[in-house]
Amino acid sequence: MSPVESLPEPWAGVRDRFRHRGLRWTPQRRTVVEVLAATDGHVTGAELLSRCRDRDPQTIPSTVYRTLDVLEELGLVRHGHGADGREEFHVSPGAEHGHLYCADCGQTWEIRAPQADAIVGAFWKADGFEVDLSHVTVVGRCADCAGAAGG
Amino acid sequence: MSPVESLPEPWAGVRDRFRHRGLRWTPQRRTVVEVLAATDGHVTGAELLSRCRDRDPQTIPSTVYRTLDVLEELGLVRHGHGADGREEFHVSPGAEHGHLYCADCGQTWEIRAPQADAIVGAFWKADGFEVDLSHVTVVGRCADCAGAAGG
DNA sequence: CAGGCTATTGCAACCTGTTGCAGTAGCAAG
DNA sequence: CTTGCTACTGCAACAGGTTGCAATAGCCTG
Repeated sequence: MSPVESLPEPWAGVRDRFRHRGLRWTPQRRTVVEVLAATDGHVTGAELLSRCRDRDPQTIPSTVYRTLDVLEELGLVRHGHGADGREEFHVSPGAEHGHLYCADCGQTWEIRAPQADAIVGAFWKADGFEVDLSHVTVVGRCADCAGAAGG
Repeated sequence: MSPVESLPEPWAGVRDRFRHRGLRWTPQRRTVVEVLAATDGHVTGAELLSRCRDRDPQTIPSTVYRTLDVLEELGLVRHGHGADGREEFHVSPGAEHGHLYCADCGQTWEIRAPQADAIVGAFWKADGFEVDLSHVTVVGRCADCAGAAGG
């Protein structure tokens, strides 16, 4: 389907980036990378694991999670935590962004630039704190649910 | 040590609040409440469980977590998630607040009013979204670590 | 004080991740 | 192609939480 050589965008040269760092390119890592390349946006750890198992039923959890750690060091994915604290991975770090989660209806949205800037700016100006936006999940109640519940 | 009747501040009338709602006051719940009354600030779920076990070695995890759910419905505690996604409970909801966590040095701070307002305000104005601040943990790098690492 | 309704408990199994360790297998060098 | 270093893998056990279910026990009523 998608041989390593023809992986899209940021994934094209992964194999070599691994090797240059003294890391090894294994079938298991290839599976994880292929799954990620076929994913856009977000995935939970569990979902990712399950997709890897679709390709290779032998896939072991610890291997997947450890591979994700390595990919994060290389800057190819970033992890955050959903509203329930579960891990969530962001693919294509191009647009770093956080999430907004409605505790009532369960919908999620990406945090848009103006609000993102408000957050990052507030902490930067006041504390010199550099916010890692991709790690942020803001929980609350969306306009629709607030209206329905008669906030 | 601390008979139910003499529990401090918001805990004094818990027993009756339970009963009015058709909920039951059990020894297990009493243990959890007593532990919470002796706690200020934050606790992780695991820490809470362990303190309950100090009082009653028979304490079962699911009972503690379910009791916490009930107490949250009553507004006596609120839960959020630490930087690693683990549960964290805030006691005395008086001052609802989120947390700032430095991924480098592991320190945490409470989010202060100006930044809190910036966050809440940004989402409220733009989206009509009501942020649950107590559920927010903002991860990033504090000024000291950013300086040390040479930004 | 006894009886009955049903909210809770305790248990056991499961879910998402993490960790230590011994054996396996990439990969670079010869 | 063989060798050897050591980065990975797979496993098994653990940690923090959650869930379904049968049995227990609060609490209201008479």
